[in-house]
Amino acid sequence: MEGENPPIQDIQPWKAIDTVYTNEKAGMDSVDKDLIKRVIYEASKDSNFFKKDEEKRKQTNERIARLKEKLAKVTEDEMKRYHATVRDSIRSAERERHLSRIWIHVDMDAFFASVEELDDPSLKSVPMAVGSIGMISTANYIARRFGVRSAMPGFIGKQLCPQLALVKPNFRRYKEKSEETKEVFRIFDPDFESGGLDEAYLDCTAFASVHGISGEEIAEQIRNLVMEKTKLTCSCGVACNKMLAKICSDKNKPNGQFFLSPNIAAIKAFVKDLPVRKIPGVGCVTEQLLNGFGINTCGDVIKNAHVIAAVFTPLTLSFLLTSSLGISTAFHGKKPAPGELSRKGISCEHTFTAKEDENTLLQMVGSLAHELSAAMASESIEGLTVTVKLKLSDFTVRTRSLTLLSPISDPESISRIASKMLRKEFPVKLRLLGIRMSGLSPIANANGKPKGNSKGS
DNA sequence: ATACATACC
DNA sequence: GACTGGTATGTAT
Repeated sequence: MEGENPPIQDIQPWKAIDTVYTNEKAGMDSVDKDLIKRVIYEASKDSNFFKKDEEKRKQTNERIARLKEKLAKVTEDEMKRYHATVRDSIRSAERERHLSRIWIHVDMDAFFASVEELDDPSLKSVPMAVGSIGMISTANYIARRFGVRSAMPGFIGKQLCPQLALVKPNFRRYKEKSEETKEVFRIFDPDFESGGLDEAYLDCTAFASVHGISGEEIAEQIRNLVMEKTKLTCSCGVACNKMLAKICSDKNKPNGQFFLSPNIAAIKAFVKDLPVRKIPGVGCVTEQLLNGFGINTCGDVIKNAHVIAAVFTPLTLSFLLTSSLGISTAFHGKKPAPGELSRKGISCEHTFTAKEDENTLLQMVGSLAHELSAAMASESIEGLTVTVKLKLSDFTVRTRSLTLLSPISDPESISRIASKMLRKEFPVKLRLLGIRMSGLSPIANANGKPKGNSKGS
């Protein structure tokens, strides 16, 4: 032991940094991670973004300290009851375990970047990312070897990899290619659930039994057909529920698949050493909180579930327990009832170089209101609640909302309400303005029928 | 109902 | 110098 030396982070601060984009991702195995962290640290250490990020991390650590105090005050009797709660939760979760369905999660590989490579093959041989100097949405696998990845600003990508080609996103094109993949997905599950432009969940149980083939064989077929149709590769996860399928699709990325055998022993072995961060729904913050209690893997969650029961909400306990047992319930939710809108809100927001001139900001709210109104018109919806979102130049976010007596969708009304709320915040220096409408309902058109977007019959 | 936080792509 | 945009949902009051 070398007790007298200061912790290594004090001399090499970049070792301690762990922003969203320094986390691991497929394609980064052969990278000098230390160098990457150092470059990222040097590039962002003086920025407002970095300061805000550090502040949040500190607050989470304070929250951990408070929760630990709370834990220390729990009596033996109370802890016994938490143990009992956990036993009950596990028992009822196990009753929800279903092994008989075949779910496949399909995830397109580096989707935006791959589409750009398809349209311009010269990009295949160079490090490239789709995005701007401000933000990268996807990097190709060559760029990932330099540590460039999604959710990283382009200027940092450039510092990691000066030859990095930055390509402007073309969402229309991605949508087109996404539609092509959907034609393939429909063959296997006409009711498949889309998870954005580049991924989908398919319940292939019926297809498997009708055609007498296995989930693995279906995944092969999906990958072949997607390639045939789109000339793009994807990866598949095959498992007995959506959550596990999603985790599996990441295992053999890119252009691969992973099958998790639908039996309890295999599932338990699979989740035992799985880091909690792999659970869809556990992000950086929850990971930090759990790690603060020495909980790093799903196995740890089960072992320390009584601690979780003592410091988190029952909902969080049940979510973490069911996830860590490899039983997804939260995931298999609730399609909207017939006639109900699938969408709960609609919004638009823009980031710009920080501004404080009140007239300029009010004018921007006006143009946002027009944009939002147009988007609402194209779906024939109106809304009851207006929310304005402000991001200050120091990255602090504020929201202000107002619920009306009757729904609106016209640009003038939205603008009027949003401006009123913005005015109350003056003086402010903003880097982002946004407006959101919620409490949505369909507008009857001239024929008296709601148009288009209500899901179901 | 409102505000803020977290997560996902 | 420069760190997104859109949607859903959980937590707290």
